[in-house]
Amino acid sequence: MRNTDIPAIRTLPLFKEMADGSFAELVRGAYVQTFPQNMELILEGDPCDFLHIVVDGSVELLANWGGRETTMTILREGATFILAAAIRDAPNLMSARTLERTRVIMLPAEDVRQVFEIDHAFARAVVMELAYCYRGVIKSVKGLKLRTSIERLANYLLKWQKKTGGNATFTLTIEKRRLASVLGMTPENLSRAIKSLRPYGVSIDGQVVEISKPDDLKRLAKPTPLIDDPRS
Amino acid sequence: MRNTDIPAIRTLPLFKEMADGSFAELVRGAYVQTFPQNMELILEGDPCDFLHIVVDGSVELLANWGGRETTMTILREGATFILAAAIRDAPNLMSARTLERTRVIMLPAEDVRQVFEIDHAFARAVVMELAYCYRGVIKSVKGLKLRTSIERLANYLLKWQKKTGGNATFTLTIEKRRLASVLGMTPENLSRAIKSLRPYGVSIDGQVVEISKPDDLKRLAKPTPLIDDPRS
DNA sequence: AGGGGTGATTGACATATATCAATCCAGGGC
DNA sequence: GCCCTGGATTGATATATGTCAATCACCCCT
Repeated sequence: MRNTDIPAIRTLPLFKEMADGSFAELVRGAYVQTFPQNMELILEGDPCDFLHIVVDGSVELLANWGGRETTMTILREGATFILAAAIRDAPNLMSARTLERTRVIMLPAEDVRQVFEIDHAFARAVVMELAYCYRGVIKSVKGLKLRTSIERLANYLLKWQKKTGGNATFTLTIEKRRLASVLGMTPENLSRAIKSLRPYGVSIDGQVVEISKPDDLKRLAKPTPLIDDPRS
Repeated sequence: MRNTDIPAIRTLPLFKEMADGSFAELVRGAYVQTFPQNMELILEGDPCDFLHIVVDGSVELLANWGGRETTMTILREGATFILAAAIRDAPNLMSARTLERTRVIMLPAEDVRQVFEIDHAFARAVVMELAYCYRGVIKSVKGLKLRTSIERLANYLLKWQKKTGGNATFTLTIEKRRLASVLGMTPENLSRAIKSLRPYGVSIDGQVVEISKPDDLKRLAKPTPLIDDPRS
């Protein structure tokens, strides 16, 4: 493991509060690797050997069934994944694939469980992280079951606008077909959904989005922190 | 709190391994209450004051948005709920409502967080429970995004058959309209879905289900532990 | 036994979403 | 500059699912 990566992950919420000794033990067996685009990091159903952390780049979590495939979420810098499987020593429920050249830290799941036993601050952080992830998935179920695809798109745009600073114009960092999959629709339908948001002041050219009538859009989207705010 | 309830919850995975002293502290401030049918126990968006445990009966977790409502899951004896919110001291993402006369234990969330700090065995159990719940919700997202409603129904029936002992004939313990909501469809559509499973050997009369051609049904349902097995 | 109420079912229809095929468009390699 | 490729878009159509209204079946109550 390169020395330059260690301080970077030390500041992540999951590791910030833990004892130096525990952190050292955790890091001792860690791997860091830079993967090319479209690399399968994890296969659904395989046993979980490592807790993964995205240092740089982005990773898609996806699931397959009966010949179909869906994107569960997209992870960026600082995100951890496969924590629940690592803790429970259970098979992965999702596959993971790099979306671009991506740098990943891999901590042996065995070590994670070990350190979890002896370091209370780490255990506390793991609980917080898991509870956070759990609530995130609950929110996405609510979105899927309570909203139409157009409403999901509208809320996605508003959320992303807020995340990028709140300007009327901003840029998506996701391919449209992947966005469609995240939102639970086909690429064709996403195109149509985008068009149908035009009366609400939305125009999308390539990756560039402009929201000219935010109030109209919000009236349609009806965003609520209980679905759309990642924190809280 | 009645003395008879204490040993009952002591044997739950969440409390089984913790120290006697911690358990006593947790239980000291606990309430036990029996609620009538259709009682709102928790309202979505409210702050989370208690960790709840179902002692007897059943509870529906549901969510609302834009005038719509959906059942997220149904909890029975031994299940805990609102653990993530209690741990994070965050607002409830779901409402809870009794489906019948139900006995519930309520542990002040403050106490849970307190004991969590001092008792490592409890912290470990909380992590295991949270990871378990997280994986459960992931499975349900996979079902929603990858399967049609007929496939979800077919898998629900197979899962329930296994849970009740595996006989060709078994009984559902859920109203059809609620089952429809759990599966993410309307009651009308559930009726039609049931009819469309007839060629696969499914007949449902009231709450009584008979699966006469299990292999045909499985060929349609394509169950997988990565979606349909609550453990693993 | 009769009535009232609630949930289940059915049919007709509307809407949402997926599928398939064709085309468009932009970026990369040569 | 030009071809090639993959993603995006569009149109036509099929399928899945929701909505509304009517009816049915059952249970409970008296």
